[in-house]
Amino acid sequence: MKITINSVAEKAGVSVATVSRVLNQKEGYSEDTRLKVLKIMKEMGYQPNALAQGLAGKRTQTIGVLIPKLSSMVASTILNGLEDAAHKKEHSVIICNTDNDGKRTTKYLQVLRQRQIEGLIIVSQQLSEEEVIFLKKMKIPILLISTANENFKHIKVNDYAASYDATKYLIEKGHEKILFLSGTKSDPIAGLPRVFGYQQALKDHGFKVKPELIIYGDFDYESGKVNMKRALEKKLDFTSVFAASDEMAVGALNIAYNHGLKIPAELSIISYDGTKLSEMSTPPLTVLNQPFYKMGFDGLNMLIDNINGQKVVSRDIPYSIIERESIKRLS
Amino acid sequence: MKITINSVAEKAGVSVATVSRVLNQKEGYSEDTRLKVLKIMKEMGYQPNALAQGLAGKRTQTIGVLIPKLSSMVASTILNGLEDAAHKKEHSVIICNTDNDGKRTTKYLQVLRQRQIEGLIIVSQQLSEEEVIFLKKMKIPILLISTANENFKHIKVNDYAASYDATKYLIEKGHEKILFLSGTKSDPIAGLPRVFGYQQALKDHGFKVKPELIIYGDFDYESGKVNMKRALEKKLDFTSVFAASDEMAVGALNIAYNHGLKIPAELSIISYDGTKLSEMSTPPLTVLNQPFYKMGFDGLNMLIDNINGQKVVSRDIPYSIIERESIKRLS
DNA sequence: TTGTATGCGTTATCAA
DNA sequence: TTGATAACGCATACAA
Repeated sequence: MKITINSVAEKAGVSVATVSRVLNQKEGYSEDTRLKVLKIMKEMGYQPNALAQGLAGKRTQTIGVLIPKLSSMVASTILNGLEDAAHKKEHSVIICNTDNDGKRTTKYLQVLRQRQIEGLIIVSQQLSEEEVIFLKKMKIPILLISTANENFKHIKVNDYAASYDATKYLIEKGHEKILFLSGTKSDPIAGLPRVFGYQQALKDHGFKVKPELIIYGDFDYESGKVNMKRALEKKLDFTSVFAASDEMAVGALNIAYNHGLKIPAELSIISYDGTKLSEMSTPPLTVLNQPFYKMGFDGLNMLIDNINGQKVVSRDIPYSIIERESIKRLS
Repeated sequence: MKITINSVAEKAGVSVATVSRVLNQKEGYSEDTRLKVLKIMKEMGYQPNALAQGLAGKRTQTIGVLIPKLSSMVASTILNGLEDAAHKKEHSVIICNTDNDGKRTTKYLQVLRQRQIEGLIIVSQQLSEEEVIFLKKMKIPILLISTANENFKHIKVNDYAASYDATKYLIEKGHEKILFLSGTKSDPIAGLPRVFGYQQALKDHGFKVKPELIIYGDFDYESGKVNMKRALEKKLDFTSVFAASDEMAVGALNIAYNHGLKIPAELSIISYDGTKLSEMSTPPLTVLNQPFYKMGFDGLNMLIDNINGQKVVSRDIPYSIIERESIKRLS
């Protein structure tokens, strides 16, 4: 026997309307009936059916999250913030690991639509033309985290500025020969801007940008290793490396170590991201820290504000440099 | 104007029943009407309302996932497998980060119940008495991943056996003085069994278990550092360390490095978990690998089988030792 | 092969 | 302060 609002009403000797009222704390009943209904609800262990509530016009309090590469520290930290915020706001989160696959993304978008999500969060993923069109047609609030698109609002760090400052930090430590282990060259959000920031900082301090010191990878550990190895084999001239992700930094570290290079004595490294990985590295990495948890947390709150009719604006969230032990000051 | 099964039916000049039939690929319509309805649905961009479908008796295809500490490599890898499997089976996943908090867990359980989930997966979390009672009352299939409880089925590796084999591996490499960096002592699932496995392997090979070589931590990086440091300061006598988690292993590695110990030349390390962290370490860690992704993937499939009426049995999933570069054979 | 009508559990409107 | 009752969008048993 299912226990519904009907059975509660019956047992309490009132109408379903009344039960619904006390359930939703609307007005229109005496203290007496309130207590009575509440008591019966508790006795019977009543739980409202969210599907029915949603159908009947109540908010579904569901938000969808599109995320490529679920199993990375960056993604899971953002997700953590996202989920914490959602929980505090009494919302549920349906996660969708798109795997950076267009087909899969499309499929998910449909599913989420069917499930009547009230808002959508897209994490670190670039949007194609068709996706943008589809998203717009969904007519629900959308917020991007750690990525950007002219059609939607976002929360992210300013990659260009962050990269500029990381480079500047290195320069102020006396480094001018900086090997830049870049991420994906074709990535207009997390790829190129970091390269530009690096280049501009060099120029602004009167140093020449040497193209051979910029090597493109894909943000992953392996590419950090491969490119570091290449740089070493080519005997490129550099005293420090700036890696565009923690994973790449750790990969570079591994190669450097195997070449007998002491960090930071013989080579300095600054990383970009600030996941737990950069802390757990040996030595711990000085890093341009992105507040991933906060991005997730704040991002979800921005989305909910938007759902509630408030206007939200794109936000560049502050980054910071966390000084650890991978950089040596050159005199 | 909302686009529902009604508007589709109207535009197609058929009844909602017919539309519903072709939508669900039941029988009872001519090829002609099928094509016509399908065409209209496409034209209008119709998407069925999952809430209504669920209310009307159809499966909700929703499964809940309880997980403590969302932002760890272990959790996110399991989640990844979970999500991939769910997607293939056309199910959606609602994730709940319990933070190992009883109150929060209870709250989530209620929410999930209200959302009419068809099944529940609990990852790496111990269950209290009350939780077990509540869970049983939910009367839905439940599956535990990487944890266990007599009341429910699970999928996990056999911690005792795995730890035994990892220790044995070390012994076969000539190590008998093995420092065991344990996880939480009070953890009956992932804590103690690993200690027992370690002890038994030693005994079975004719070596004495030295209590001072077992130090309890909490699986985290910091505890790996702290306990390794303690062991070194006490000048305990050991040629290798067996850490009960990747994070602890990496923490120990950090301390060892700072003490000038070469790995594996002067000290061997074997880790337990096999997350990406163990690969990215310098040197890469030989590790007792748990197939987290597969646990998630297979676990979700087991749950769905169970939902579909099949009986499932608890499963000990095979582990393996991945040999990398952190162990030196003692002659 | 197709349509009508009822129910799913809840909210909301309108009376009483 | 309450209670009928009509939606909500869909599936389905029953008719036709």
